Amino acid sequence: MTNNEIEKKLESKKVKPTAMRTLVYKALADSGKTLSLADLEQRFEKVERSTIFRALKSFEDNFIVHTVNDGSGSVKYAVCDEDCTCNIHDLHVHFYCTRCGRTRCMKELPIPNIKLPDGYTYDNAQFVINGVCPRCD
Amino acid sequence: MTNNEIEKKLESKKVKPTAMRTLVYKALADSGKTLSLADLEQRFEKVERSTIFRALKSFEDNFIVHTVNDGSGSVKYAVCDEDCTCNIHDLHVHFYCTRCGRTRCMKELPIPNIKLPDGYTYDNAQFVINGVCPRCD
DNA sequence: AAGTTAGTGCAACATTGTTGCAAAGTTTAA
DNA sequence: TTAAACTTTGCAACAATGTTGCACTAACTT
Repeated sequence: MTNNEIEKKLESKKVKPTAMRTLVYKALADSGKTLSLADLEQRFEKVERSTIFRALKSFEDNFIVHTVNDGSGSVKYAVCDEDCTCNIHDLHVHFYCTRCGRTRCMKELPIPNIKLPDGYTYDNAQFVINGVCPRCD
Repeated sequence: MTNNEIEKKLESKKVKPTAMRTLVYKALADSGKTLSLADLEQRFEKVERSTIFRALKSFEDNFIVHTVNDGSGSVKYAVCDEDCTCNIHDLHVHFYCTRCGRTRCMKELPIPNIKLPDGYTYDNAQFVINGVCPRCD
């Protein structure tokens, strides 16, 4: 993804595309994976944790990335699809490989619809499947 | 739940029922909720965090309690059902109330079956729904 | 009763996520 | 074009969480 495309993307979501933000987004998008804050820190040794953290937060707040809580102890981030609004219908299953620790967006597997008992509202969900990925098997 | 019942329960799962473990189990069972390590610490001000932690770990390893990763930042624990072996078929949805921070086991809602792409194995899963509970609505 | 094993408390620690503040950079508007 | 206003970044610090090593104590074994 070119810097230009990234800048447009960020602008379209009302996030000012600063140099740092563009770099962080690029790293995440190019990785094609979910990355934790620590993962990203390693890719930019010179950049402050808090800067990356705040970039990710602004992305998250503006539906540019979504987070996954895979139980590994650190939150992971992944770029959203083009038209994602991070609402229930855009959510997909994530797969956490207990062997390599990698977490993958299963975009082809939407989170199934659940009928909650009366009185509960449904805003959001996380569905993480643990197992072993083809790579590790 | 009486101490006697708890001791039997723990023994049946091959965990020696020490005084501390019995207390921790009782607190968790009696609460009828999911509790974090910090929650339990508060209930036993005199007891070491690590002791409670290790009690919970031994419970978890022996399928006496299960953990929930509700995204709140701390893992929560809940007692398993009588016959639970914590395998896929015993898993249920958890509900995290974004208002009060409480997490509830929805035992009546089993985790739906998902057909993963070839090459992936399915050991375990976490399905947490975020919303507002009747109490907070 | 002595020896072995298991459990507990204490202290310390790494990691994660987060914030306040000041410096640097960017935008606005005179 | 320069000053003022605002935003972003880096630094430092911090709390919370989860976790471990070690020594002491309790419990079990023979």
